[in-house]
Parts: sequence; C-alpha cells; structure tokens
Amino acid sequence: MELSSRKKQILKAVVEDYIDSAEPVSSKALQGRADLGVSSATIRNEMNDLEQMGLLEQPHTSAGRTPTAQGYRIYVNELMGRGDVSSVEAETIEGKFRRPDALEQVVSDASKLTSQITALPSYAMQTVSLEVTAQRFELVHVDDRTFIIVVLLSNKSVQNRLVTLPTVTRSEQLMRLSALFNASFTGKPESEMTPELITATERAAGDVTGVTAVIAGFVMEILLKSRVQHTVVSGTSSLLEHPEFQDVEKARRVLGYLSNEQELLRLPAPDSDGVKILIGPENVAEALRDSSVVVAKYDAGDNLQGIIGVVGPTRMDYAKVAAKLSYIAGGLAKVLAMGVPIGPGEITQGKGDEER
Amino acid sequence: MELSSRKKQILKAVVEDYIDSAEPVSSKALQGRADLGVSSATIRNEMNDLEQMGLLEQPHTSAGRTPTAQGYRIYVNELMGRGDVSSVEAETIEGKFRRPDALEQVVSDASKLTSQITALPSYAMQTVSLEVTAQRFELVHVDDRTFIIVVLLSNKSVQNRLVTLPTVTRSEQLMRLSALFNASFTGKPESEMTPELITATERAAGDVTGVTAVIAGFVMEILLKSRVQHTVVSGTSSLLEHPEFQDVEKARRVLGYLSNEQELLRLPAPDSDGVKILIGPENVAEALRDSSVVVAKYDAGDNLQGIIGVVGPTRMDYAKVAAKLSYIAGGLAKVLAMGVPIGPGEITQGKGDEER
DNA sequence: AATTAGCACTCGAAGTCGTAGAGTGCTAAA
DNA sequence: TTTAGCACTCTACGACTTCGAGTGCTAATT
Repeated sequence: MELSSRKKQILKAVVEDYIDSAEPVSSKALQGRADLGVSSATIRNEMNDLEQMGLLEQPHTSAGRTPTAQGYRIYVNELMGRGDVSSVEAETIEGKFRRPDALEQVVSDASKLTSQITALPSYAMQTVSLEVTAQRFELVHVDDRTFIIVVLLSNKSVQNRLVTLPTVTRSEQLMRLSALFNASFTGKPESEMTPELITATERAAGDVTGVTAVIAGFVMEILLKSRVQHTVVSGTSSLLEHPEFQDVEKARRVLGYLSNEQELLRLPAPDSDGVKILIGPENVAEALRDSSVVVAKYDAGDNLQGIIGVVGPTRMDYAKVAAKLSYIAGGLAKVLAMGVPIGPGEITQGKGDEER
Repeated sequence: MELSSRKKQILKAVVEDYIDSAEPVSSKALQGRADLGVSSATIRNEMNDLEQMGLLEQPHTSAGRTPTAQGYRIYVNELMGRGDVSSVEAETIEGKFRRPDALEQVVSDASKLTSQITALPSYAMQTVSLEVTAQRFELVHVDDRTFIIVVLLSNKSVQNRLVTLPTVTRSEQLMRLSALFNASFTGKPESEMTPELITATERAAGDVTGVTAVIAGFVMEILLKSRVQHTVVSGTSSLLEHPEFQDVEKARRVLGYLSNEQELLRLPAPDSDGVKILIGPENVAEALRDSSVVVAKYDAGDNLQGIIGVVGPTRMDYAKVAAKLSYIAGGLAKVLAMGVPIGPGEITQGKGDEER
C-alpha cells in the first residue's frame, strides 16, 4: 500500500521523536512538532492506520506509539535524510588517520574510534580474500640453528616466523632455499602448493634436514590464515549505556554474540561500497533479533578490503550512524590504499604488517 | 585479635556457603553443615562476634550474613584450601597449548580459555620490559622502490615493515645498510639511538635519500612499542551472568574499566610467580571497588613475561579460580619458553611473532 | 468527506497497607 | 558455656487504590 504524504510525515516524526526521547510517542507530542498543522485527533487517526499497516505499535493501550522494525525500514529507505558528520568528529577522524600505524593497528583504531563517536559497540574485520599469494620470500640467517622466514603477500602484508632447528643450517643453504622458493612458490595460491612441489623443491635444494618442509608448511599456514582475517571488537561496554539494554539478559545475549568471532564472520556485508542497515528481526542471528546492525565496507584495493560496523538498539539514529561509518570507512580505505608520508612528506610508507 | 578455631571454622563456612548460594547465610543454614556440632544460637553468637570484628555483615536485620572484604581476605589468607583443576579442564588447557601459535595468538588464546573455564572476564598482557634491544637486521629488497625491514628483537619477537620510497634504492645499497645497522644498532636500547648515531650511519652509507632515517625511525618505534605490550581482554559478557552484576550500572563500570587499556596497565601484578588476589576495596581503581581481581604471572625467560587474570564479583571461588589461573600461567610459561615440536618432534619452532 | 472537540475508557506506574516468614538478639534455664 | 524459647525487626510480596497519560469513538464542525 502506498503511504500518503501525511502518513509519511507522521511516521518520520514518530521515528525521530522516538530516537530522541526513547519514550513512546503520543499524538499530542507530535502536534507540538513543526509542520503538520492538524489536531491531535487527526494524528491519532493516522497513527491508528499506521498501526494497522504494521509500521507502529503500542506497548500498551494507554501509551504512545513506537516504530516497528518495518516502520524503521521504511524510515531508513524512504524518509530519513542524509546524516552529517560534525566538523569536530570529522577532525577527530582525520586526526586518527593522519599518523597511521601498521595495518592491524589502523583497523583496530578505526573500530575504537567508531565506537567512541557512535557510543555503540563496534566491530571490524578484513574481508575474506581467497586469492592471496606469496610475492617474495626471504630467509634471514640468525645463527647456526635459527633463521627467520619472511614472506611478502600479494595484499602487501608481511608475515614472518622465527624457526629454530635441531640441525645446523648454513647461510648458503638458506640463500639457495630463498631463491628456490622465490622461483617456485610465488604467485601461487595455497591450493597449488602440492606435496609434489614441496618434494621437488626439497630435492632441488639437496635438503635432507626437512627445513624445506617447515618453510613450505609455514607459507601454507599463513596463506590459509590470510583468508579468515582477524576480527576486532571495541567499546562493548557502551552498549549498556542505552536504555534498551538495561535488561541484563538482553545485553548479555548481544555481548555474547559479539565475543564470538565465528558468529561475527557470518554477519552480512554491504554489497557495494555503501552502508548496510539491518533492523531488528532482519538479522538472522537470534541474539541480534531485537538490535540493529549498521555496517560499511572499505576497499583499498590489493585484496585489502573489509567491513566496519556497529551494533545497537533498533532505536538508533540511523542517519547519523550511517554517515559516520561511511566517513570512517572512507578514511580507512584511503589510509590503507595510499600509505602516508613520513616526516616532511618525502617518503611514503606502505601497508607494513607487524604487531603491537 | 586472634580468631578462635571455632570462629575460623564458622567464617570459612559462611564464606563457602555464600560463594555457593549467593544468598546471605543464616545461623540455621550453618547448623546443618557438617562438623561444628553446636546449636544455631551458639553460631549466632559467634557470628555476632565476627560481625563486631568486621568480618561479616548483614544486609539488614532479618537477613543472614555475608562476608566483608576483610572476611574474604582472612579466608583467602588463612582458611581456604588449595583449589584443584578438574581433569577435564586440565585436558582442555593442555590441549590448547599443544598446538601453539605465534606469541600474540598464544596469549590471546590463553585469555579466552581462562575466561571460559572461570566464567569470568579475563585479561592478559606482557609485562613491561625495558631492556628490549634489536638482535639482527635485514632489509629485504622487493622492487626498486619497495623493501621490507625485518628486525629480530632480544625477546625473540620478529617485527617487520614494508616501506615504499619515492626514490629508487638499489639492492646493493640495502645490503650495505643492513650491514651497517647490524654493526651499530644491535644490542642497543632505544635510548642509545641518538640523532648522532643515525647521522653517522647515514654518512657511512653515503645515503642522501633519507632511507637510513626511516629505518632508524622504525627501529626506535618498535623498541618503544615493545615496552608497553599489547593487552587482550576476553569473555566480557560472562560478567553479566553473575547475580551481582544484574545491576547494569555496576556492570558497565567494570566493563568500561576493562576496555580501557591505559587503566588495565595500572593493575598490580603478583610479585613472584604466585597468584595475587585483590578483594573489593583493596583495588585502587574506583571501578573495581566492589569486584575482585585474581591474577597470575608467567615467566618464560628472555623478557617474555606477563600476567593473566580475571575480574569478577567479590563472591567468587577464590581457591578454584586461583588454581586455574596458576595452571594456565604455568602452561603459558612452558609453551612460550620451549617452543614446541613441529611434526614428529624433529624440528622446533621458536616464538615467532607474526600475526593473524 | 475530512477534521476536530470532547469524553469515556483503559492501563500502567506508583504509593499504601497488611501479612507471612526469615532471621536475629536477648533472656533465662540447663 | 551452651541452648531453648520467644519477642522483635525487617523485607518481600500481594492486594488495593489513585493518578494521569493516552487512546478510540462519537458527534459536531468545516
């Protein structure tokens, strides 16, 4: 059914009033509001219609009305304006991205920041990227029994591992292996690193100690791990500040959900660059059935994509939250894509991937 | 004042009953309990004394009694038995440590595990280590404008960063720099990396592009960062399962505290290898004033030390929690100290420090 | 036909009261 | 020193009342 323009106006007013006040909205309260120049009785009739249509509901007879999930959906799709990011917030965000850190750190900071400026728990994760390959190998000799494996991945992340062997390995042997790995393991996804390939490399290197297998094992491990990227969640305690989560049981369900990485990975991502909004029961996850999720995507090329989102009560300021997320995702994409000048802008630092 | 043995017995019984039931303990309830073969009236008198001494308190006149922080303290110091770790739990813990991952991952997993088996939020962090130095450098050439800095630290952690320059840098130039850094930057703490040293190295390398400064900057940055180690918190939602945290405001304070890394760093650590218990107001942090903290230390040598602890209601099973923490800390120390065999025990893998 | 004033009606929030029961402290006896 | 017994205190809980907010409906108005 098509909504009359007045109904739309009223629905919009109800949603916005409710977002503001967290109290069911009465016909009288709306009468006070600007524009619609009709009496509370008329508004009452309209609200009744909206209730019949499933867009509003009453907690009980003598209370005002609150939007249903469907009501929010229409609000989000058709009625809400574009949210804005205050200049103070914009400045905070820019500031955070101005001195970037390693990949993981940037993403984690972005999540913290998101949580701060939305007052909601936030999560961030890199998108699954199936096509990661190794681009460059280096075996760094430390001492007779110790060396470091360094691998540069196609998504510009650098991984390493310190290996200690019971047998002595010479520096020359390591260099030979380095060269062999660079020749036969680069540009290949994990699936192509067959036992045959490893055995062949082993033979070519004249290796009898098993080092080759260790290195190959490490490489395969990190290629596998690079698919399922590390997830980060911040600001969980802010959930408890919202009146709808004064019910501990409800809060516990949502927080429990957020602390389960497996579950989080199943959250839907926006299709394109936009922001995706999931309202209440639109969430497949049981624990989120009476909460909402707003999530944005960032894409910095080179397999460096991910999502960043928040979880909160269905009564949230979708316009503002979406705007903020979108702004942050944009900043994130930019930082990750470009790297940022060190010092007086002479030297650019890439997306190095280290920790702490 | 010295406690009579019967008073001790009664205090112990009250604490343990309360830990179990979460309800104020009445004189009658204690009468039912084993050993002490006296009437409820006698118990009542003793309890009254214990209340005078500040070890017990009554929520109101016609309620049973609960231990005060002081009461818990005496219980913990003198009365509680040694907690045990069930064989199932021991197995779970062992299992987790059997297939170890990179340093950060191991610690983070240990924290998750701790939270699981204690049903409390858990935190873990590496101890501040002032004496970290670089042990080995390597600059890995990727292409004309890109290279990777790899640094092995004295605590066996390997750090790296991918650097992209606006100017061309030759492979030979990198090798020269590698050698120079290995000669003059190894074994030195961050404080000794003076601008003079950097300029000298720059001159020795004949570097006019500023690469030397970038590398030095990175090295100093990671040495600094290695001091304040990364903190991890898990299982926050389990806090809400405890009846004392049905008060959302109280829960929010504690969870807020836990999400603030700065604050967490200020939590006291056990002096030696033991377990430290902080009960209620013994905590300096305002937010923890009506919660308790149990924390254990692990020490794997090589500057690889840290603490792992839980936060929960003052009414917690200190004996069990302490035993579990101690067990996990022990496992952690072992794993981090020894590294673990790959494959059929031929090759040992060190504490490589990489991510994801 | 749409709007509105007016009013009866509903229902929850909050306060009051009374009761039941848990648990204590005290007294007096053992 | 211990204990039985009992008066006393205080909360938890349900029943009842009142208050007010907000509605839905009807009838009058535009």
